[in-house]
Amino acid sequence: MPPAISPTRRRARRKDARPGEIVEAALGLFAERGFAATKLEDVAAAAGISKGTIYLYFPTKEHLFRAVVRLAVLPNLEAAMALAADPERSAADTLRLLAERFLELLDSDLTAIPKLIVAEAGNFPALAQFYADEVARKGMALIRGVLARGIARGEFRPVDLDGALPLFSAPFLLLALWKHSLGRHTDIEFNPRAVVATHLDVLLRGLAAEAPP
Amino acid sequence: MPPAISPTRRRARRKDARPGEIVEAALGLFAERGFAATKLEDVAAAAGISKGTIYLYFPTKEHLFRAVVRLAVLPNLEAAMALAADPERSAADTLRLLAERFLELLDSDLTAIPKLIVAEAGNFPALAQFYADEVARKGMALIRGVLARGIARGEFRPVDLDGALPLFSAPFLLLALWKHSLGRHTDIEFNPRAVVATHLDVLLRGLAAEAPP
Amino acid sequence: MPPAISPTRRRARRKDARPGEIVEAALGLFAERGFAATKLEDVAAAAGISKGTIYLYFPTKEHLFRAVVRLAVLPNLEAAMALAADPERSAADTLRLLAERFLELLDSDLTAIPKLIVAEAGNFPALAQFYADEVARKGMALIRGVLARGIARGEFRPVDLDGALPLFSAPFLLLALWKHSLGRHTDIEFNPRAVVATHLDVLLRGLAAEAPP
Amino acid sequence: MPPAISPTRRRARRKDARPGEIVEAALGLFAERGFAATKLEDVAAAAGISKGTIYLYFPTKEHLFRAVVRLAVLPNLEAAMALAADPERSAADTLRLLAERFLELLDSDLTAIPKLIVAEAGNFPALAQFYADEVARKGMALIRGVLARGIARGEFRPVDLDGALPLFSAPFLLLALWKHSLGRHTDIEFNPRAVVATHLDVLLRGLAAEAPP
DNA sequence: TATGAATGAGGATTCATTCAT
DNA sequence: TATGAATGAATCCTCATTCAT
Repeated sequence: MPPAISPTRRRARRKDARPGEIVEAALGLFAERGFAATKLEDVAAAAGISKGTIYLYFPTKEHLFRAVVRLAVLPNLEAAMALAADPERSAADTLRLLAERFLELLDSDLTAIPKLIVAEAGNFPALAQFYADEVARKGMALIRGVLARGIARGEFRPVDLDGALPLFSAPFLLLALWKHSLGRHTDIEFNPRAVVATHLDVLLRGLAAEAPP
Repeated sequence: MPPAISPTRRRARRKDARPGEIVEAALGLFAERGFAATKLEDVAAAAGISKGTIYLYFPTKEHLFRAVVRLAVLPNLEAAMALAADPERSAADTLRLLAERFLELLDSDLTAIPKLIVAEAGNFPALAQFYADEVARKGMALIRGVLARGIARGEFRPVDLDGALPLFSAPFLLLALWKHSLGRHTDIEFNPRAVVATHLDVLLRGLAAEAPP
Repeated sequence: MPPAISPTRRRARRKDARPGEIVEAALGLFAERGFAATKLEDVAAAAGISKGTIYLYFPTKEHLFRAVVRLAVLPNLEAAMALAADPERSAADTLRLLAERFLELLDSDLTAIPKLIVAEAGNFPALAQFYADEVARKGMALIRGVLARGIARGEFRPVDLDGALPLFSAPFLLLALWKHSLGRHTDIEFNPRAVVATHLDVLLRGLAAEAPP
Repeated sequence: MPPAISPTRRRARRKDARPGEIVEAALGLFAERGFAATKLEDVAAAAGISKGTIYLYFPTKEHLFRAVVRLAVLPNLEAAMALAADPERSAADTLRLLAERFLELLDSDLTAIPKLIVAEAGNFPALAQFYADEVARKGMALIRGVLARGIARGEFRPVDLDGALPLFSAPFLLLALWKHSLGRHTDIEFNPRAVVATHLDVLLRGLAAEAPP
C-alpha cells in the first residue's frame, strides 16, 4: 500500500512541477520558432495549461526565456566542468569525453540554446551578458584548462592558447546551429558522429607534440 | 568636361542606385538588431528616404531581407569559388587564401548574414532553403573540392570527406557569430587573426599526409 | 474565569466578524487606490485571509464595493439625522455640531467615500443611484430641514432654500476630496479646522437675519 | 476666388487639427466614463479615426490624458487670472465675474476635469502633482489675491485668509462634480444659477465689513 | 469554511503595409 | 516617383472569478 498523500501534498507536487513543465514546453517552441515568434499562448497549450497560468510562475516572457536558458545550460556546463576537472584523465581523453557528451545532447532540444542566444542577444542585452559571463566564459576557461594540461603533460605541442581556444568548440557549435536552423529546411545532412570523429582525429593530430626523433 | 546629364537622366541614375542604398542600410540595421527588431521606418531613415519609398522597390519586408542576403552573399561566394578553382594552387594555399579573405570580410557587416540566417530560418523557410541550396551547398562543394584535391595531390592524408567538410568553416562561423551577438555584450574578446592562424596551423597539420619514413 | 468557548463557537464568532473585517480592509485600499486599481488579492491580504474567501461573503467585487459604501455611510448619516432632529437646538448650533462631527470623521478613511462615488459613478450606475437616493437625498433633506428651521425661528433671513442647500456641505466635500486625492501628491495643505471655523463664521453671518434696528 | 491651397498644405492642416480633435473626443469620453474605463478604440471612433492614429500623436494613453487636462484647464485658468488681475475692479465684482465665467463653462465637458483628477490622482501621481502645482496652486493664489484686495480696500472684514481660501470655490466644485457623477444617475437636480447666486449673496454678506455705526 | 491554483476575457501598444496627395 | 498619414491585425499581460481539494 503506497503511503497516503494528503490533498495538499498532491497539489503542492503539481505546483512544484509546473515551472519545469512550462520551461520544457517553452524550450521546444523557442527552439523551433525563436523567441519573438513564439506566442505564450502556444507555450501554454504545449504545456497543457492556460495562458494566465504561465504568469503565476514567470512575471514576463523574458523571465521565462531566462529560465529556459538557465535550466538548459547550467546542468550541462557543470557536468562538463566536473568531467574536465579529473586530473587523472589525459587531455585527449577529456576532449573525447566532452565530444561524446555533446553528441548525446544533440538529440535533445538543449542545443537550440546557442541559436536562441545568437538570435536574441541584440534584443536582450542582460541575457547576453549573463550567457557570456556565466556560460561562455566558464566554458572557455574549461577548454583552456584542458589544453594547458595537455601541453604541460607533453601531449600537445605548445600552441597559442588564445588562438586555439575556439577551435575545439567550433564544430559543435556549427552542428548545433545547423540542426536548429538550416538543417530543418534542406536535405543537406551532416552525420554528427562522423564530423565529431573526424574533428577529434584532425584536431588531436594537429595539436600533437612532435614525435621524438 | 563630362557630358552634361539632363535632370531626367540624373533622376534615372538615382533610381537605379536606390535599391542598393536601401539594401545597404537594411544590412547594417539587420546586423545590429536582427530582422524582427528592425523597423522599416528606421531602414528608410538610414537610407535617407521615406518609409513608403521602400515599397516602390521591395514588395514586403521579407523581400528586402532576401535582397540583403543575396547581395551580401553571392559576390563573395563567387569570388571564393573563383579563388578555389585555380588548379595551380595547392590545397593548403587555397585554404590560406580563403581564410585571408574571410578576415577581410570580418570588418564589414557582411558577416552578420549567418547570424540573420540562423535567427530567422524558422520564420522564413523559403529564405532558409534559398540559403541552404544556393550558399551552403555551394560553399560545401567548394571546400569538398579543395580537400579532395589536397588528398589527390598527396598534401593531405585520406580523411573522411563528409566528416571533414565542416571543420574548415566552423571557426569562421564562430568568429562571425561572436562578433555580431555575444561579442557586443561582453569584454571577452577573440583575436580573429590569431584564431585563424592557429586554426590553419592545427588543421593543416592534422590533415597532413604522413611524412615519408 | 471566562466561560469556555468550544472551537465550534469560536469559529462561528470568527465567521460573523469576517464580512466586517473584509469591508474594513477594502475601505482602506479603495480609499488609497480607488476601486479599479484595488486588487481583491490585496484586500484579502489586508484582511488576513485568502482571495477565495472573499467570495464566500461577497459574490462580486462590486457587491463588496456596495457593502463598503453602505457600512461607511449609513451609521454616520443616521447619527447626523438624529443630531439634526433635536427641536431644542438652534439651527446655528446644529450646523456647528455637524461640522464638528465631520472634523472627527476626517481622520478616518470614511471620508474617502465621496471620492469613490465621484470616481466610479459612471461605471456603477446602480451604486450611484443608491448613493444619490439613500445618502445624498437624505443628507440634503436634513440640511434643508435645519435651514428651514433657522428661517422659521428667525435665526436666518429667508434665502432661496434650493440655492442654499449645497452651500453648507460644499467645503466639507472639498476638504474630503482634497485629502484623498491631490492632498496626497502636493505640499499644499489645508488646515481643516481653520477652514471649517471660517466657513461657519462666514456662512452664519451671511445667513443671519438682519439685526433689528 | 479663394486662394489655392496646395495638397501639401491641405494635408498639413489636417495633421495640425488631429491632436485637437483627438483630445476633444477623449475629453468627452473620459468625462463620461473615467480614464480607466475609456478604451482608446472608442476615443478613436469618436474622433472618426482608427486606433493606431492616436499613437501618431500621443505616445501613450496617459499622455493623451495629460494633454486633455492641459488643454481643458490652462486656457481657462489664464482667462481667470487675467480677469482677477484688473486692479480697478472691486473684489466683489471680481468674484461675481469668476462665478459668471464658471456658469458658462458648466455647459461644456471642461468641468469634468476635476472629477477626472479626483478619480485618477492615485493612479497618476505625476499628473496629480502637475495639477496641484499648476492649477490648484495658481487658482488658490488668485483667490487669495482677490480676498486680500477686498480686505485692503475695506470691502471685506479681515478674515483668516487660509481658512477662507476654499470657501469661494467649494460650491463650484460641488456643482461640477455633481454634474459629471451623481447628477447623471438621479433625478435630484441643482439649479446652478440659483446655487451660484445664493452662494455669492451669502458669501459676500458673510465677508462684508461691518457697517459703520 | 477556507484555500490558492487555474482560467480567459479584455485592452494597450506596435509596426508592416496602404494610399491619397 | 516620393511622401508620410492612416490603418488594423497581432500579442503581451492583468485580474476578477471559479473550483478542486
